Amino acid sequence: MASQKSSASTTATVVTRAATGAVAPKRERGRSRVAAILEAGAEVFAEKGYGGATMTEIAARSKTAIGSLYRFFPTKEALADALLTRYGDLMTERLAAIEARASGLSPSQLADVLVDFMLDMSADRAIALPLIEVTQEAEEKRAHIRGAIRRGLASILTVLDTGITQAEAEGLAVMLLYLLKAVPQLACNGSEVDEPLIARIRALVSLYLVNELPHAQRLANDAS
Amino acid sequence: MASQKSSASTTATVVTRAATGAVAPKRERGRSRVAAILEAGAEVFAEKGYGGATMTEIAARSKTAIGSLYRFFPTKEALADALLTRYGDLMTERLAAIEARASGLSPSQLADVLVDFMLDMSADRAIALPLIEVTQEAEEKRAHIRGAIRRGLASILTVLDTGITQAEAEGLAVMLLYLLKAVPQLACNGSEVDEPLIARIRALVSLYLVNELPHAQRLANDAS
Amino acid sequence: MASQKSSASTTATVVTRAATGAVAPKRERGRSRVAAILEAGAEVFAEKGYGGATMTEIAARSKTAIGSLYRFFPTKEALADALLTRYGDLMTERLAAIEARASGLSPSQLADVLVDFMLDMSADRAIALPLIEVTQEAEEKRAHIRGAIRRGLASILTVLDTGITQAEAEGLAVMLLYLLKAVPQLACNGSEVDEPLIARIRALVSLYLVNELPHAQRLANDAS
Amino acid sequence: MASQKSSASTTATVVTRAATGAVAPKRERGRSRVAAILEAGAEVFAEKGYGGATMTEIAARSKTAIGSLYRFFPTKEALADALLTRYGDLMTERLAAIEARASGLSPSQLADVLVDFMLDMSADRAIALPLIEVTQEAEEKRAHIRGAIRRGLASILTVLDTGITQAEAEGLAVMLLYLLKAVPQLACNGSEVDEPLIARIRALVSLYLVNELPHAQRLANDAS
DNA sequence: CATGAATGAGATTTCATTCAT
DNA sequence: CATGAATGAAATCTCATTCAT
Repeated sequence: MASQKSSASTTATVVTRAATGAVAPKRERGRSRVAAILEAGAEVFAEKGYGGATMTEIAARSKTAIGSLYRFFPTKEALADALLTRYGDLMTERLAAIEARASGLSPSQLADVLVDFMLDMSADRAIALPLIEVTQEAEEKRAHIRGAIRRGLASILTVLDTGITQAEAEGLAVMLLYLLKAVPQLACNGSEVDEPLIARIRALVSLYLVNELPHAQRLANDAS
Repeated sequence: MASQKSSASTTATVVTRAATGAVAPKRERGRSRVAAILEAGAEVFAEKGYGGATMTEIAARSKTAIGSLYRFFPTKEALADALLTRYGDLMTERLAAIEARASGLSPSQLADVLVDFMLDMSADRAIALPLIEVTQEAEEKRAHIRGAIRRGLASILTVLDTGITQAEAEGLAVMLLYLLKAVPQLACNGSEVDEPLIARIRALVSLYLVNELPHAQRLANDAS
Repeated sequence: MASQKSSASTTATVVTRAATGAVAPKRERGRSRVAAILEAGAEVFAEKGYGGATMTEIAARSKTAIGSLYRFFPTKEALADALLTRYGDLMTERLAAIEARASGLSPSQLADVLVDFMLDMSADRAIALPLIEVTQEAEEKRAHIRGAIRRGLASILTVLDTGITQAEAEGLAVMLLYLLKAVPQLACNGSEVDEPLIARIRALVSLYLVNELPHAQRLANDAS
Repeated sequence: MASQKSSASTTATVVTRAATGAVAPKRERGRSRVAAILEAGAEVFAEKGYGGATMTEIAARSKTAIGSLYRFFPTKEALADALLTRYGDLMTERLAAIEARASGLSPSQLADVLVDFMLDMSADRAIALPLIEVTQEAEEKRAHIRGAIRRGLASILTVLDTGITQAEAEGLAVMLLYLLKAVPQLACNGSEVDEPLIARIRALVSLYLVNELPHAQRLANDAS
């Protein structure tokens, strides 16, 4: 049923299952199958929450036999975990990319970059995951991911040459992260992006950065 | 998680309280029973999400017999709905109260008032509810509540005499509401309040209001 | 469905569920329901073994809804465990009864009593249980039950006034127990008892006791 | 534990080896593969019972791909059946060997020989198999094997020149077989042999034979 | 009316068996 | 032929809801 052989799944490679108990597919087909499952899982979890999501629906939506689903993810929790991990990896990776080209940016330029980054991520449906209620162990993983993202954001702030210390940067990052979360939550009502709202968020993020970063005023002027 | 053995019970006819299906208890005992159920329901929904919560646990946590629980809330959805309604009512009511004494406040004073208000509300655990996944109909109710709150916030902004129009105020309110939501989410890690973080949020809300409200600068000076 | 209210279940009272996780039924109906489940469980486990038995079949055979079955025995293992416990209790109890009236018996009379006792027990279908493969924990419980039965048998041997020590008696009991197990296994092919075979077993048990018990010869003569 | 997706495969046609369905491997590699599977099968069936054993585990334990396992034994039942057959063949064969050199033995010598024989067999783990629950058809095969063994034992008893008839011998054999079964069951707690217990069994078997065989006393004296 | 045992639809999970590679 | 991924029927188990007591 359905070929979907090659294609897809550039990101699926990153997924660390390891200790999760999930199985690594050997053949090409398996890899795209896993990608489809993760995709469907993200969707269903996002729509129904962890408790409301059913493995049956995820299987159906990814056109996977229930048995195959369980071959790759031996537990509902394992699937949620994999999704969480994938989300964390994705975020970390992209934040690192941003950091690499952040050095010359003005605060408001950075604000734009970050908001765009979140818009990108919200295309990835996995973003809904952070909302999911789960087991003890998953909560720890989520805390870990949040920490990683916060550190990533903080690193970006320090390379901006605003004289900010790592500690201060991490303090800022908490709020900044929260502001950025607004992007997928507020912007994506239904399917289309609410441009005016996005503009507002850009302004707010920019305002926040300019206001909180030492030397930011100067930098802002330089950049203009 | 699913509907079982539904067959439009004969008792459901007795049901009142809007279209919710929740029964209004006449005796004192009944009222406190309902309060306990709502309390427990808020807790459990917050902890486990809608799908993960079980009527049995809610009954146990509120020391109510499962049969009695179903007397007051003939459906899990009815209970969630009642909780949502209560939350909406509470918010509207308190926002009205704030509006009543808002006229003379400076933007930063208003920021403080609003943040305090959210801290108050987060004591009410029902706040977690807005996050939960539910049926179509519940989504509409949630949208409705969000709208009401937004309008309430907007009203407060207009009485501030900053020359802002209702339409502009509603635009601001969207972001403002989002910022305020940070309070329960970020402030209440575990049981104690993270004061420095609260201070940060106060500053940000204040910054946002001062920056976005016309004449705000002047007002801010006046108030100082 | 089906009344089976009072009646039955004189033995069901003995069943210790406690740590098992099984629930104690409060009403009369529940008690007979539990008895029916244990009955069916013993049958099905005996026929198909632990792995081959299905909760669904046990539910069907005891005319219990699957949900009710799981209310009383939250796990297949819990049911097996309860059955095992019941079996152990029954054996211990009856062995104690035999011990109480054993003092004056000759070895061959004792042999008859013990064989009759096993014939009685084999009416109870639970006897098949000792054959069941199960989890680690269940193996321990089985060892424990075996030990209790062995000690019970040993006690009976010591009250016979044959000058045997407790230690020697326990040694004998191992073989004796094994010999007695032959009764349900060999005697009950299908539904009717194979009398000649029973006679053989009686003879063998008697032979064994007379031969192994010191002073037995004298006692045997006395009794004749 | 149940039959799934059965549909009289086309490959099943190739099957030979009695009605079992097991395929006779032609190459050397195939033969050792089959041996490994039988070995693993005996182990797993013994540990978990028929219902609890999984083809996957048997495959893993014999380091065989699941597909290959199914090439040799097209059904779980076929594997159990083959194991049963092997066990029957082994027993019959060895009993015949014992019969060949039994003619001059005294009853107690025979007892020793038989107990040693069972100790040997218990090294073969397949002995656990007779205990397992299976299909109707397998039960018949088991009855058949039991019969063969009983007749084998009876034959041995008749060559002993004790004047016993074949009919009487078969009667004795039932109990004798049962006594002998004690050897693997009681002797092999864990991995080491419980010597004192073995001695007890030897004594009991000897006692039984001496007592039941006509002329046995004389023979016993002759042999001493 | 309160209670909690009973119910069964449906969710999660397992495993014998098949078949593309 | 060997391999192991894929399949789905059936098993275990959960929980919203009902209803006898």
